Amino acid sequence: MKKNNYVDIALNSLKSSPLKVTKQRVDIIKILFKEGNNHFTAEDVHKKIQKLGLNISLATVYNCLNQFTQHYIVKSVKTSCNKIYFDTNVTSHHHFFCKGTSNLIDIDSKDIKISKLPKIPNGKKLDSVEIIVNLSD
Amino acid sequence: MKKNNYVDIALNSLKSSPLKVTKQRVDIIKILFKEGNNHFTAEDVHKKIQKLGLNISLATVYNCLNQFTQHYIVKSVKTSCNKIYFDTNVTSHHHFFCKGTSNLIDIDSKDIKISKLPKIPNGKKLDSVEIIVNLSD
DNA sequence: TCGTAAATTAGAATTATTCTAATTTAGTAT
DNA sequence: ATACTAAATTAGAATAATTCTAATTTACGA
Repeated sequence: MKKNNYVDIALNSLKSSPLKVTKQRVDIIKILFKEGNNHFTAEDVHKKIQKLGLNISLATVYNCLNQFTQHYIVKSVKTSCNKIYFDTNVTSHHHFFCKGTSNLIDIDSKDIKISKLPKIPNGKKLDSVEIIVNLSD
Repeated sequence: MKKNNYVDIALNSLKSSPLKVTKQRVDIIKILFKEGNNHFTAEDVHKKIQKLGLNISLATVYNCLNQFTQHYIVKSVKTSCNKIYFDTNVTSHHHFFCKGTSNLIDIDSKDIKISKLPKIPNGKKLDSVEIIVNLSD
């Protein structure tokens, strides 16, 4: 039986972060990384927790996801629907967002290219570039 | 005294849309387009209304901004803060978003260029491409 | 094993936005 | 002009996503 590298890698990130390794955090990481690259809202994660019979409060789910984001274990994505999605793919990449199904899909970095970027306004620095390709059915 | 073309153009859009020309809609358009291209949250608009001593309910501000969006009088933009911004520039363009100041700035179309777009997943069609260049101080 | 800072929790609070249902109004037809 | 009707406005309640609060529990280094 092959072990799940995504889960293991994420658990190692957790261990080498300053965050404490709690039962809740380990459970949440197992849910998030079970199927490799994936996208979840906090509510999605909470529902999975309940379906598994685990008992982790929604506040903890939010706390964990926010902490994970700060420590680069996951990454957060804002879409044109008003929810935060958490992405297990922390490499630099972009997304399709299907408004009909509220579905977020990774775009492979080699499939999208920006050939010109505007110069950054004085006194500011570049934080990140996010491209969302919105789809309809 | 030169008249404000932005306001007039927007008022003409309103007149030629199926929307009724109400006092509230005219007032809101005057506020939105007063200074040409600009970005507002519903709350921003509502505060300006109150400062002018006008009396338009927040619900109406939301209703109007949503109707205006549907009829291409304004355009809505989602940022990484959880608010909808309404943009008086309805042409296709992108944005800087400064997380520190929650400030949204238009990027001139000639200053940004995507040279490669991914192919659209089967059964879906392209709705729009939104680029947000996030800035920090 | 102890001590302490960090984490968890339930539930309240907050924020942005939409909904409800009653009232008013714009603009068309008479 | 006047009346009619669908659309617009409104206050306030409702909703949805997220964060906060403050009490309790836990991880883990000393």
